[in-house]
Amino acid sequence: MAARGFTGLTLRAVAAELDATTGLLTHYFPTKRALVEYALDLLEQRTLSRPRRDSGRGMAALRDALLDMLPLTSEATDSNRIWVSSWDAALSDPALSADYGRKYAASRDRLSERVAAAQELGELRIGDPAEIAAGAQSFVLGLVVQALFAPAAFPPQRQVQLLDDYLAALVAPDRSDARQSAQR
Amino acid sequence: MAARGFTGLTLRAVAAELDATTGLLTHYFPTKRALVEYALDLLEQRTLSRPRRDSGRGMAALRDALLDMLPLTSEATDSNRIWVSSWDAALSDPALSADYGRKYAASRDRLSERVAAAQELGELRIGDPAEIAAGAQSFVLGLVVQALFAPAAFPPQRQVQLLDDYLAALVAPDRSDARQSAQR
DNA sequence: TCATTTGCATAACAGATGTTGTGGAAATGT
DNA sequence: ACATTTCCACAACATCTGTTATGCAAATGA
Repeated sequence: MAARGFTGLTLRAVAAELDATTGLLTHYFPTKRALVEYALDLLEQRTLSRPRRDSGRGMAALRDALLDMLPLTSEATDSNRIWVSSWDAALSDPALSADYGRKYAASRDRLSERVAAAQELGELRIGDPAEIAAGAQSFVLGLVVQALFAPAAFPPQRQVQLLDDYLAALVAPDRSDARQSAQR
Repeated sequence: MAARGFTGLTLRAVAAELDATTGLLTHYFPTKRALVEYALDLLEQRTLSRPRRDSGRGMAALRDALLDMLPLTSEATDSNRIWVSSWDAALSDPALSADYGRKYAASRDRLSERVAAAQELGELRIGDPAEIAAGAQSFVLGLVVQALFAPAAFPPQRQVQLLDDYLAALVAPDRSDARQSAQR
């Protein structure tokens, strides 16, 4: 289902995948939009509740959260493909679009907490956590897109390397005593 | 046309927009895929050849190139909406997907040149230009996506601010004499 | 001027899609 | 055990999609 994109998410395809018929779907979802919304919520929830890295605190925790967004495994790649595919439908529908805005805002908020925690530990430069979180989210989001379109050019190792370079630059921006906390 | 997404790019819609009929389109394009390819090439070409910022050299030139990718104007927003919408179709089609990989690789190459130039001027930290370009492209790409879904949260001013913060961190990563060349 | 080709509107077609019944089987309650 | 409701398979539907076929008018060339 990650292969045919979001446009290929048809009632009959879903029913076939489920070994059922369209009758079942129409019985549970009044319209297709409801099914789409449910599918997206399910994807988000599943992504949120999957086994996550949680190895440390401060900068390491922030790094873990960002690593969890990258298509480093085939499952994560599939999820991200579906996610990116769904942007088409989302941009066409203002309500869905707003929903996405909220979801990404929530994600930024979660990142902000880790940013603030890293700052308190002195592992991250001072600055508005929300801004730093927005920047980090942008970086990872864009990396996801590039990795999806050119998997050969962005193998997991390079994705991690790019992220670590980004984080290293984030630690000590201007003048600093060069606290170096880049892992791997 | 930027409103209905890429899925809504139907032959009849295009024909209507063109005050013509499907006969014209089938006469010029053997199949719809050909039309899609043409549309995407046209979009890329138009994006590439539109009036661009070119105010300076070195770091300023790099910044200009990145600013040109952001949805800072309504036209740029429309272009980016179409672009992001098209990712759905592209991910479903391996040939299109590879095409996108090439286009983004070309974009990274263009960025790399500016990165190298900025490095030669001593305005940017040492490092593989290709890596720095890939990182910058990721950052901007992700920022585009976030700005499209939450225009209110990412007004042009904030986009520019985030980009400048990113570039500032890029200038002086570890130990440095803090050459500060952030504009605006 | 006439024959031939080109350019495209119009219509028809097959396939797919979301949606809406209809009917029957299973579950549920009494 | 029976009545009633829930659940869903199946089929029909109207609509929209890309594609193909037909035909006519304008352009083109001799």
